[in-house]
Amino acid sequence: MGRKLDDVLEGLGDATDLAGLTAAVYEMRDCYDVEHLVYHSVKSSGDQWAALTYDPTWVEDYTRNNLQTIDPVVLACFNRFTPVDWKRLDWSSRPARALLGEAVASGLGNQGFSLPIHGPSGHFAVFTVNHCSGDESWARFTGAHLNEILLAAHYINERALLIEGVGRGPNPSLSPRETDALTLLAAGRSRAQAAETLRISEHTLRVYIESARFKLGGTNTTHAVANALARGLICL
Amino acid sequence: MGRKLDDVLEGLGDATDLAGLTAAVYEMRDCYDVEHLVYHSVKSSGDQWAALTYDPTWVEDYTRNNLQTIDPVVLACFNRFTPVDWKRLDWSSRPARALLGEAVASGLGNQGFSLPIHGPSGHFAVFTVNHCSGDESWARFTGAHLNEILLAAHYINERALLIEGVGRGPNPSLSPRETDALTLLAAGRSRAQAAETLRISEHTLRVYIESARFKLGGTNTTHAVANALARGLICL
DNA sequence: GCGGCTCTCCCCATAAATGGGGAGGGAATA
DNA sequence: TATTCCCTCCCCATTTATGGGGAGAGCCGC
Repeated sequence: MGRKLDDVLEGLGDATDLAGLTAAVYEMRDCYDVEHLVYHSVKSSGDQWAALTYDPTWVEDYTRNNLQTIDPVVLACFNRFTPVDWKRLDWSSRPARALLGEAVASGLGNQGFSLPIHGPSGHFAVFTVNHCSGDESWARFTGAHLNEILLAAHYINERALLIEGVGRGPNPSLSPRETDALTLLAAGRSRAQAAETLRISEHTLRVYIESARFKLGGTNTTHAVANALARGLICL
Repeated sequence: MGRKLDDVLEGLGDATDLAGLTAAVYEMRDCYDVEHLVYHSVKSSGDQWAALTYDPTWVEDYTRNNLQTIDPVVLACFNRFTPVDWKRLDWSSRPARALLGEAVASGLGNQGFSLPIHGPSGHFAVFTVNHCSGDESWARFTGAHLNEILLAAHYINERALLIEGVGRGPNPSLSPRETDALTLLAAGRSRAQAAETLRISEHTLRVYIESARFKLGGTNTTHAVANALARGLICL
């Protein structure tokens, strides 16, 4: 493993908040001598936050207009596991072109690639490397450093999850029947169907749902199922 | 990067099916000189498949009894982003102890760690390294090779997704309002409450739920919410 | 400019889920 | 042994969700 990565990871160890993470991102940018680095955590609920080296004006603009909802980079990463080269994306739509134009005007380089990062419970983030150079030297750069950057993105996300406190408190333990009930409901069965599948009366099934809902602190069945799913207590 | 990883990645390039992937896993096991390696993809439908070096009898037993639903390793990985050392898990429950006993009886080593791998659309897999050794030498091994194995897991999953074709079936795209609706329902609101929050009529909200349900192929609201959650289209 | 999609609103009737009771037997645990 | 869960069953009435219609306005891409 290269010395560069080690340096970055060392700097990362001190990061206990967004400022620390940002510092680590800046340090990493200098290590690799690229224009910009971005760790961008996107929640589907619309919230987002980032540790990055972009111009604050651009960030403010991006945030205010919720540009992540039309950003081809974010959208592509959301459906992928493998890195995305910006050049290979579809920038033909009107809002995408506008986005690109504003980005370049704000000091972004012409080259970029982004790594999708998927976490538990639907957590999603993008790690982006941006630079200004010719296609050839850019290809050389990505070829030489992709693995290190992959690892760096992993560790930065690890740190980010720690800071964000994504790891929730301890999960309540569901009884087997409760798990069965919620699993079937999550799979689309109605209460009657689920009861039939489990060969118990619908009344009994209701008791399981109720107690599971109580344990999970859900206000209704859908809430309880969503909670159980997000906590990994059941899986589809 | 070490030669070991390069060897593995080279072998991986030829893998176009499960057999090829399994061959690569065997090759990697020999490279690192450990007892067992496992790539275990747990599909959201409950189906699962794996490329591994375990005893087929044990695999058959595991599969038949759906042991992944009680396997502390799988359950822990599902909620985490960081590697999981088996020794740190809670094996106190009866089924977990039984699982562990059977596993050891089937030739698994006493040491193991597993890497969670989260992909798009709620895809989830576990990459496990298993070995039989003392705590100290095991710690040395993990310290020395964690990064390489992290990368190897990444590339194996990349290959697995390619073979499975998971990456190509993109999620149905929900409209912003549909996302809002499902998010609020997942958070426990009733339709009336959600409509009030969004400042639209409940009738309108229903239309969003309906169309989202249709896009997601859900039989009812709970199913649709569970699907959206599992695919990462919404998050709690 | 047209077609497609999104967003918004409304009607009807029926099916389903919810809330809150009670009760007995069995298994595991402390 | 006593206690604490878990599993199973049933009653009531009420609220809520569902299924299947229709309709107009606005935005965007081709």
